[in-house]
Amino acid sequence: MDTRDQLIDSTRELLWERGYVGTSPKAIQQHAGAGQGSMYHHFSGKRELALEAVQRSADELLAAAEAQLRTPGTAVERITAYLRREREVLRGCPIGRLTQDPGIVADPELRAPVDETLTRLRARLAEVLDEGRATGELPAGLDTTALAATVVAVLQGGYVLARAANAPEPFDQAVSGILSLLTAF
Amino acid sequence: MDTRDQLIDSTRELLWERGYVGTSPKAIQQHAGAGQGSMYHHFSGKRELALEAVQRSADELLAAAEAQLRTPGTAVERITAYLRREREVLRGCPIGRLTQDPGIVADPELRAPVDETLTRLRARLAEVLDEGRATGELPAGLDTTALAATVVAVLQGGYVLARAANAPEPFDQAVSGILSLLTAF
DNA sequence: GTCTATACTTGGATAGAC
DNA sequence: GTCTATCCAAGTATAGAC
Repeated sequence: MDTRDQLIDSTRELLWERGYVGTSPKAIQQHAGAGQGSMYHHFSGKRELALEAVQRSADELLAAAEAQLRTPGTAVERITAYLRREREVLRGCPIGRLTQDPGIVADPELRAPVDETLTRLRARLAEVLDEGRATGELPAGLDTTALAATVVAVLQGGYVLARAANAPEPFDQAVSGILSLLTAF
Repeated sequence: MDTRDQLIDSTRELLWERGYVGTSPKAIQQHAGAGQGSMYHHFSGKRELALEAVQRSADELLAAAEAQLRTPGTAVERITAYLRREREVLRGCPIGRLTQDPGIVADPELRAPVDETLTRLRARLAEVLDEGRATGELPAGLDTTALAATVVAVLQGGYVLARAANAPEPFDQAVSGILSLLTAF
């Protein structure tokens, strides 16, 4: 990995851990093992670095979701696989956490990939639910758009609860709760 | 309201909007219309101000929830009232947002009221669900602890989705989704 | 209690040498 | 491409006058 990539990767880590306002250029340089001049040679500054970093994390998140959702099985099985997959719960969601950052939401170009990622994720989950509805696994009248938003919200909110408690249990409980309702059909 | 209270109140507003790492003593002073010396006379610094501010917001959140949950009606009706109540969705949750702040979670004394608030909220919702289960409104086998976590997670995650989209719709969808499942019993 | 002055650190970036 | 020097604003706090 070259210096440029290391800088982006370090930015991703720090954005995940400390957010945009909490991440300084100096911290990025130290994490990447790069000097001041090196960073400003490759990037115009913190913002440009963040743009690349956020985009990469966004792509990765959607790819990871797709890996669970495209497996064989019923709609509920695939959603279960997605919700139950191994996660670093206490670190939170690298994309969702950015929504709490004033430096991100105030900047349309930085917010855009965050918005797009969560919107696409909901759309993809709605597709899976649609398939379940089509096969009769799920009831015909189900509002799949709403339920897809609920599923993503349970994840994002589960992270919030786990971080507050400094323990993963509330996350697991929230997931169990929604799955018990979904498997009741 | 005296100067001391104004400082706490300003801190609450700024913590809500910008988080702990994003809020400077100077910003607090300006928002409160108080001078430097005044602030440091009443408080040892930003951290002490935050301790008081977070505690007040926590108390207020629990009181607001209780206002909806103690109304007459079935369990699902009361939870519906709670979820559907008027909210400043795009501002997010003044307590939940703090879980994304490294300055809060890294400090046990600052994290404690956040943890306690969300834990109590889940416990209170579980009580309401227990009552519904006792009256036969909800099924006997229901895991009320898990479902309470789900309900709070939908709220917290709904805020995340709404802030990402810069629009309240995803929040409303997430709430609709969980309520449609709850009213299916 | 509040004000102003002062101090030191960090944030964020530019300039020019190598 | 990377390094060091430099710069100015902001963050966070202390000191002492009023």
